[in-house]
Amino acid sequence: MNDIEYFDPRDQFGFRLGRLARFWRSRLDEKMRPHGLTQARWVVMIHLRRGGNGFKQKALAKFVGIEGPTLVHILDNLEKQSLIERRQDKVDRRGKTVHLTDEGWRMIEVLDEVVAEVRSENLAGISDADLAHCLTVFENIESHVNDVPADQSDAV
Amino acid sequence: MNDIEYFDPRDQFGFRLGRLARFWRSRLDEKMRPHGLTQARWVVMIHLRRGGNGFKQKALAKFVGIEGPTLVHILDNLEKQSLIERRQDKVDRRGKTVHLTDEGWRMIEVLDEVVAEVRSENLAGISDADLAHCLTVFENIESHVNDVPADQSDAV
DNA sequence: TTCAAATTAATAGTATGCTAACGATTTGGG
DNA sequence: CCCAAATCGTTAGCATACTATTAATTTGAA
Repeated sequence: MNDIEYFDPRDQFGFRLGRLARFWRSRLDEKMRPHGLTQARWVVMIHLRRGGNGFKQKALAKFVGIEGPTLVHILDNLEKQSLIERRQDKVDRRGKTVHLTDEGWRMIEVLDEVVAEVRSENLAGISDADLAHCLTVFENIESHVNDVPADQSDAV
Repeated sequence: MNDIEYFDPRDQFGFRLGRLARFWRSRLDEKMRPHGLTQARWVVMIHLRRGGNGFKQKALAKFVGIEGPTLVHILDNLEKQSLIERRQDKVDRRGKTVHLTDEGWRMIEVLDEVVAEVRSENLAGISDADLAHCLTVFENIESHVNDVPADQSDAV
């Protein structure tokens, strides 16, 4: 009566996916709060580290998988915290490049430990094979989501 | 260079989970927009149907897996759309019970088709076994997330 | 019985995500 | 060269999610 686990997995997948994503985020936010960061800001910083400093904003947004205006807001906050800085692109004055500050680098090192801890807690007892299997399913679904014919969908 | 799929599945899981949840939601919202609904509102209506009309708000929030204030806002909007109504609980005047209107019932029937279509598109080519496997992993993770000792986590 | 504590829904404030629309700049066709 | 079109970052406005707080009501203990 208080759950819906008697049903077809196809009926449940979307709901469960969203709920787990919220739980995951809230666990990370909770652990990062003492350090003054949130999941979304940390994810942007991680991608900056991975992809190298000096991304143009648009390229960074694509790399992270969010839209431009969402990134703008996150960068505003990270810049207020002096963790990143925006610089005018010398070649194209429309563009700006994004760089981690020294303080940003230090913050990432601190948060690496927090993130590892959260991961090991959340994923305790779950095998690499199980996770890899999930990731494969995720990839397959995303490929459908992206390959949609886009226009014919409204016809129904 | 433009992706992070060379890494340990444990490192990627949270990021991929969140990204897929966003994609899933945006696909549903896109298909529901012509009907004037969104994923979050539809999820609340579905739970109302499943659990029976007349939920108290607090119980409904728990059933859906969201917090009270989040539900308040969603119900405000659904009520504006005349899809649900709030009634004073006769026994406990602090509480209100939530009910689908006739229009709400009709909307659910229409959206059942939309949802089935989105599911079949997103999950095309993915077996029940794969999905069930994912749901089992999700459950295991959620149980960790919920079983956390709560206080000792701040000590690190 | 009466008043403090608990409970319910709502409100305030913040964060994250989106689309649409805008100003500044660059690019390219005539 | 010049002006229309594209591109880049930003702003505005919405939806969804959270925590903390508040107002109204109920409950329970002295």
